[in-house]
Amino acid sequence: MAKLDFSPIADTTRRAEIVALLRRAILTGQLEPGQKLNELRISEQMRVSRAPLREAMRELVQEGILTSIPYAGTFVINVTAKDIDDAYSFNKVMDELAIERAWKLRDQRFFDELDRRHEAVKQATRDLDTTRQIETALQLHGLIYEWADNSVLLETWQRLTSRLQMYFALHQRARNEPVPSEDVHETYVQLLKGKDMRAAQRHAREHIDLDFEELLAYARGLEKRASKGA
Amino acid sequence: MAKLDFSPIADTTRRAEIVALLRRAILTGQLEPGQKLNELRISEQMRVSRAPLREAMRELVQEGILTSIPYAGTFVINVTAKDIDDAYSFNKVMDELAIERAWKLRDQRFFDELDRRHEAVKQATRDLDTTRQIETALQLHGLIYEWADNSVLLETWQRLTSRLQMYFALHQRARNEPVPSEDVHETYVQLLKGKDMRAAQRHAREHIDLDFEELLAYARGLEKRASKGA
DNA sequence: GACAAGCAGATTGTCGACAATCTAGCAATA
DNA sequence: TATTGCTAGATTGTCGACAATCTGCTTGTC
Repeated sequence: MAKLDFSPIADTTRRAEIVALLRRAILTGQLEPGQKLNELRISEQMRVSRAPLREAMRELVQEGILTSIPYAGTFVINVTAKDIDDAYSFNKVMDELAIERAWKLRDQRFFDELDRRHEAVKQATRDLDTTRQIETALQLHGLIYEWADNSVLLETWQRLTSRLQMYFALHQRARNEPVPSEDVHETYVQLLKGKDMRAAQRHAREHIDLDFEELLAYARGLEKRASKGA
Repeated sequence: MAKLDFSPIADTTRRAEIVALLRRAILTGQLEPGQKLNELRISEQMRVSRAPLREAMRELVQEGILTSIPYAGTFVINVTAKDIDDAYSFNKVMDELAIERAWKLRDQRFFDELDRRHEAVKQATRDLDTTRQIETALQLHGLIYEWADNSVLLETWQRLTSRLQMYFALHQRARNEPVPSEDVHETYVQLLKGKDMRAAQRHAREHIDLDFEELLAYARGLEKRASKGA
């Protein structure tokens, strides 16, 4: 019998599709932070009943990008400067851990996948598709987590990714200018292919810090304006 | 006006209560790993309709203690030795981070709370209430996370806690013997009150390793038996 | 005018029923 | 016998309607 691996067929519940739709809307910024999600309106737009929609919303609440107040509504989470700060300082430590764990497990498949994802980022950059650029950059970054062979670490990263993507999208939309076309990931990829683990860890930390400072400054500006307006 | 902090009143939705009930049943081992949750049967037992029950189950799926297969059912997660291993090796790193972050923020309230939670563990031990002993021990341990002033770190810990509690409960039920009455947390508490952060980190790591090895051995035994039976 | 009470509309939470899907068992066929 | 097709029962997914709750406005009272 020929050896052939079939991948599981896709979930075909409405709920799963709704989750994907809503997540995308939030992560791309179509649904803004703090915005309320009206169940009736959304269910009518999607042509589904409220039951699967509500179940989908529960999932996203647990995923950390929605928040729910009983009898008041479900809202896109608000982003504070501290949230961003917390996420990033946590991410730094996780990155070091992931690189350490993945380091010995790197193989040809790892390097191939690394190149593939790097290429995807470059393609999105050429296309000036900022949403996809953020998405692919996070996927490139996520490879070390997938290779670290620790389910909890990977799961934690995936949870965090949602929020990181949301933060970046927010930032991109705000400054509303073309993305730097230089390839900021080149060094990162090269270091992951090299022999110096410490150097890779150090670069991951510093590389992240760059965008982070910018993002944080933006969020602080937002809060300042908000408190002045209130 | 007198300064008085009111805590938010409890969620009064059926959903929230169902979540609490189900979580408790899973974490205490009343619902065993791999077991299927029949929606109709549970909803009848709880005297609620399936809608809030299903929403509650979605939350627990995202929380990581249930798993769902479309049109097949929702099941309590299966616990493999690798899952336990992953959780613990991740937890070690998180612990070091939490202690580091919380260290400078320790104050009188921290020490008081530390003693209070330590006392709760001792009380549960005296009562021979194994479930509560596990619960309080994890709460004692969680204090450093609450004090670390990082929302992502805390949230990650809380997610992990569910599974740790489940693993321990499983183990306790399996060996079915009285819990050691000696106070294994004394040194931990003393170190957290002291001046040597590195020592505290080291102890947290080693202290965890103890129970961990036992738990892991048990899980490996389970898997061996399972593969032999199949 | 300030303030409390109460009503109306909108929205969320919950329910019972129906539709879609899966599973196990049996019959039919080669 | 092994395999396929079918059917009945059970279970999950989805729907539309009703109940509970909140919010803002109006009204009445001082």
